Amino acid sequence: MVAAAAAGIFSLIRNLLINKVEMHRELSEQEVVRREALEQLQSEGINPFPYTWDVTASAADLLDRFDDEQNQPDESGSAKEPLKASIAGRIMSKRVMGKAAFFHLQDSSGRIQAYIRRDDLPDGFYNTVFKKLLDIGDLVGVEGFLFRTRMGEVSIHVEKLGVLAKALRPLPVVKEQEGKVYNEVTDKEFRYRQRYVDLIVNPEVRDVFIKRSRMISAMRSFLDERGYLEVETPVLQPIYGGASARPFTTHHNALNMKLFLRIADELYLKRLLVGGYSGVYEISKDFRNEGLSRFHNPEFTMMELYVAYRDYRWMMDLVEEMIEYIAIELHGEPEVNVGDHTISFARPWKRIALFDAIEEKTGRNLRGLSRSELASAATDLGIDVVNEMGAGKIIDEVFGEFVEPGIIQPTFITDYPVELSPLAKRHRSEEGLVERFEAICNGKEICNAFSELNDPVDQRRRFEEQVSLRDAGDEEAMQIDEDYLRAMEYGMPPAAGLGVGVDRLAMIMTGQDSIRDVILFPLLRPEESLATDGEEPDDTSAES
RNA sequence: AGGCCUGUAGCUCAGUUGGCAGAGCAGCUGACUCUUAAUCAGCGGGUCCAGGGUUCGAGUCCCUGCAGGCCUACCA
Repeated sequence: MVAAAAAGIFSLIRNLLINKVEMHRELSEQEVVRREALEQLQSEGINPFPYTWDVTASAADLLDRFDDEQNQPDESGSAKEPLKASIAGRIMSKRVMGKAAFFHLQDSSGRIQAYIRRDDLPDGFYNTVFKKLLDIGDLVGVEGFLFRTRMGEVSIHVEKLGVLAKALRPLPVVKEQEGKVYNEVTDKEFRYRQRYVDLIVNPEVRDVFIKRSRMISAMRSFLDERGYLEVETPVLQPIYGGASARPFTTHHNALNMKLFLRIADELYLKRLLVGGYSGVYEISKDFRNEGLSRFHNPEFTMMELYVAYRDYRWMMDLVEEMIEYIAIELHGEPEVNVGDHTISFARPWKRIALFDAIEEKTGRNLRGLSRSELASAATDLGIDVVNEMGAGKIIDEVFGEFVEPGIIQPTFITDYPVELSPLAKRHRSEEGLVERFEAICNGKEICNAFSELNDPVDQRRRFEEQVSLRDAGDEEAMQIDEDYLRAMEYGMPPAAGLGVGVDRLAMIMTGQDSIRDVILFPLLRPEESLATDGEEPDDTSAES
């Protein structure tokens, strides 16, 4: 009695709190109805938010295991040895026909239909709880046996039904018949902002992220099997480096220090080669303070790998092998359909030097040309050459304009101008170039690698060149990292390094044409209607 | 950053020359014990993104802003 009274008081307080929180926002009719249903469940003695449900099977599992012979009821209406199960999921549809009803239950594996009859359940449960108080979107648990309906759908016959979580907001109801989808939630803003709803109502979206996860697992196990060590290096860095990009800045209060969010992992990973590890990799977020597009999100996932005593030619073999392995793990074959193209990751991939690729497409051999010769060649080709562009930049422009978009099948482009690659080792036989390659696929770079520069004297010179670029106004040029140089002066082994844009690889592997469709929560501007909800209290307003 | 497009009920979308704010689904009431976009009868539901302007009258026309999408330019 005391406990019941206490519970009553608690729920009263809770309701008051709910009302207070909700005062900011006017509830829709459907939300009011659902809150009333919530209260009524409680007054029926049902906890709408219980602690557990004993799940013994998934929907897909049951559909898979169902056997007509075993489960089909005989004349008396009962099956010989019906398959029994307990499942949990979300109500996705509800069709009530008087004293019996069908509904679909969705769990992480898929959907299964449930059949429920008034007379199978305790008195009043069907009419008051199931029919009146449960809605599409609610999470419930079902215990029952499997059977096939007259219309042929394998279903679970409900013997026990439990409320697991009452949904207070109506779920968009997507319907489907013979492959045609009705009222599909397609609004991209809605889908990105409320990804949880997107994942509930668009099963193919859930599949994309499952595939992404499996892709990263495949990558990780591929690297682990070869003995490379997965490590974690700082996200907050006093000096950023390893790529050409503008960083995000932040501040550490206790040390009163400006910090940058990393734009690359490279310089820390190579310190670890100095430290004696022979192969290290990291899969992690990098942050670049630049524009958004269908290929760019400010935070994105990179995999970087460094292997001692190897060079970029060896790394090409590894990349081919790894990406082919991933494609087969995901699709059972090395072919992947992306838009109108079928891309084959089967080894070996085409390999062509950057200058040869340019010559192939433009008919011009840019090898060994001076800055001014390059500028006039590029201008001839219709490229807008400005003063700030160095020789390397001009070559990069020509490549980006005439060659890259046309490369659909995976292709290694090798041997880049030295100015573009301050961390790469000079080419062993060609002046002015470094030993670097990019793998291009579907018109976009999917990875970047080189024979790593391990000569600290040359490395300092390259950094200094970057500084003069920075002084000339290039905001993306690198800073000198003295600690990195110090590490290298202790002796860094020759090494091959690799960076893979995980999101872009995921786009190709899942056939998506926007990076936002492979990132669960892509960056968007804050929502106006939510901006004042749960905002900081007044006393912090003095902070900024 | 520039160009084009979009914003109307919980969801998907109509809305005529500027003339009472609409449909389907979802919701509510009722009927229905094998339905599946269940069906049948009835009912309710709107800050037409926001602010300004023109007009007797604006969802509609004009201006400004906000949010989003697509394309183009830079970074991966």
